[in-house]
Amino acid sequence: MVSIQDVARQAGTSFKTVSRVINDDPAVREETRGKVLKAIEELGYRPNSAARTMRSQRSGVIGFISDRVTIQPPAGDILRGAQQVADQYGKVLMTVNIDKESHYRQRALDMLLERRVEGLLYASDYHREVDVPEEMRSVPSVLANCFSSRVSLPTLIPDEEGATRQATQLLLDQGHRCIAYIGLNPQSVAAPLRLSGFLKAMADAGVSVEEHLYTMPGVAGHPDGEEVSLVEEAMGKFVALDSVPTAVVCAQDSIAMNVYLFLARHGLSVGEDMAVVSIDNQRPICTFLSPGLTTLEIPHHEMGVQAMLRILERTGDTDVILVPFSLINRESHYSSLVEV
Amino acid sequence: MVSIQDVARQAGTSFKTVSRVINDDPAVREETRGKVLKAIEELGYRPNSAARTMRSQRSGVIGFISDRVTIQPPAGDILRGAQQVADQYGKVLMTVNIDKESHYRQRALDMLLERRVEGLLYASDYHREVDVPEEMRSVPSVLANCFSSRVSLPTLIPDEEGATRQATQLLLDQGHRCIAYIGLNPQSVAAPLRLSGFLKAMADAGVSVEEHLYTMPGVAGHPDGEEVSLVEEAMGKFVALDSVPTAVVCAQDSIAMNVYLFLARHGLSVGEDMAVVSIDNQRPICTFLSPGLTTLEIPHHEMGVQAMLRILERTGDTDVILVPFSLINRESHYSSLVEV
DNA sequence: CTGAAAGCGCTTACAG
DNA sequence: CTGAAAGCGCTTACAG
Repeated sequence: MVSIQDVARQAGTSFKTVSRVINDDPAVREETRGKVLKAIEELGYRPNSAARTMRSQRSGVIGFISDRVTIQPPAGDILRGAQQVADQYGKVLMTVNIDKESHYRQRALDMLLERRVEGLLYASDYHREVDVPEEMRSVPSVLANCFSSRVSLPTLIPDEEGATRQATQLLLDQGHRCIAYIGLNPQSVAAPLRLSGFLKAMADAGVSVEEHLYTMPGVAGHPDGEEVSLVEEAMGKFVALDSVPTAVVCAQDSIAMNVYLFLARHGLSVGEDMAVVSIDNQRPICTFLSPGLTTLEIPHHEMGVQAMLRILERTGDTDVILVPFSLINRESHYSSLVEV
Repeated sequence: MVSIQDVARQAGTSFKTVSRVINDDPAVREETRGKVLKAIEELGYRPNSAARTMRSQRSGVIGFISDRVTIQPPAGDILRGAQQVADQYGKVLMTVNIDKESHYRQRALDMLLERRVEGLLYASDYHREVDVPEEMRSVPSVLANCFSSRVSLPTLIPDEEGATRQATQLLLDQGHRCIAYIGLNPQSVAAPLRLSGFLKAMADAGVSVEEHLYTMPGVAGHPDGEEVSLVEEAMGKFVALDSVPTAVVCAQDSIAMNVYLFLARHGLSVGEDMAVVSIDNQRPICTFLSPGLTTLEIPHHEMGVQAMLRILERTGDTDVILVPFSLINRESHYSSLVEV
């Protein structure tokens, strides 16, 4: 491969001058710079980042440990957000995907540390507790979409409670009072938080809800179960009530999809006979449903952005920051049953 | 940071011996090895990969250029497949996500080449033509899920035609003769191929199809349009025919989802009144529908595996290889309308 | 504005 | 089985 020396020879300067040109050092005469640039072009020279790293002791890379982020679709936005910020700071991301087994996690970490990463971002595919190695603390590290109770690290997680609270409030504001809720399997971290947001919004509005709660017994918070025909059961229960709900809050978009199917089978229309609001903004479900699903988007991108900022700005106190969801307004939250 | 020299001092050997231990050189006495390992442990030593790369002239990294692969969910499987193979060969992947703009593509490529990657895998989120820089040819490079007519490179793309052919055959084998097809926007690369697979299977079976074709006018091959209420139009046309189709082949899962909704609204059942087979195996749609959607999975994982193998084994002739889809059997392809 | 020297932390190639 | 020397391709710190 062609080196700085070859370029210097070709340009008729010392190799140090070439180094200056590469590093945009202003202290180079325009004429000299021109000659060097020409030589670089002719030779197809490309700086060797290993040599730079070794000498400067700065790798310029941030490690991104993806705990199934790129497998579980929407969580990939964490990566996008992180990369955008890294770009702006002139850093590059080195992404490693790991699987469940801690064996891989350790290997990934070793590899990144051997590459002298200047920071570490650990992101999970869905909101949950993770078991991260203590060694992460040897460089500025941040957790995104997950948390650790054992190793204390700056942490960004989605504001689950705020999401359902806002979803419910949207329906209350439209005049709905009889609102049902279909929740997640209580084993997921998000389940009690999302339920609580619904309950608090209803309580604040002074509306009782006992009959209108349904928690999925078999569906993991992780949107991958096959058990969502249980939505059938929930909706069946709701429409058999004396006062049929005029709206339903779904704790995830795949539930909403099955609500659409249930209503279709019963000759009812979403956005007319029943208002639907959901959580996730999971593609392609939400974009392909008709009427469009009004939903609260998990702030994956924003978590990625903020996590990377904390790494690069070293604002790494070990706080846990709740990142708000954002409302994606489509049409499913309308209803002809209530006065607006 | 602690170096090989520090370890040598602590272990009472020369640094060269430490190097041997790190590199699993068998020519080290067990006792010596033990001392060195102990020193490594005590000092928390970690080899510096930049130094290794510089001296050995081998970076051990393969560049993975992800053209929105991690954004478009299922395509992330290309990355997983590639990473599995790279792992086995002791290589690590350096992943860069790029956006539409060629500006980013060039930056990503420069960065990877400066890091002296030993190979390059360019993967796209959906099957399409891409415009890759000529410089990719300076290292062993492969295209996955995309192709370039300008730069000739080994290429792995999904066998679109084979997929619809197999889907259609599945229905024919069950006795269906009146089979409808809802296709993609003809602008996508996959559209004519998928259509052709359907037509060929039908022709081979000697069945005519004129009335039973429908091509989405507005929906891109990229599953992201909002226009899928057009499925409504297609299905409306089909059920109004003199001989209503007993089965429908959908060119993508999101179309199938809307077929489910249409049938539900018309009091018809998937898997009973109409058989449905689709293409994609796109989560979460296919797992959350009831009955489960029988579909042909795009071989993302397999393309990643094979692409990486071609890079590492240097079997890089510039062939274009068609990778077959795999049939995911669920229940939607059954029907009570035909004899089995 | 330009250059000569030293050295980052390893591996290579050669001795012993 | 172990070691001393050279050098990978740059940047740093110092001179001029």
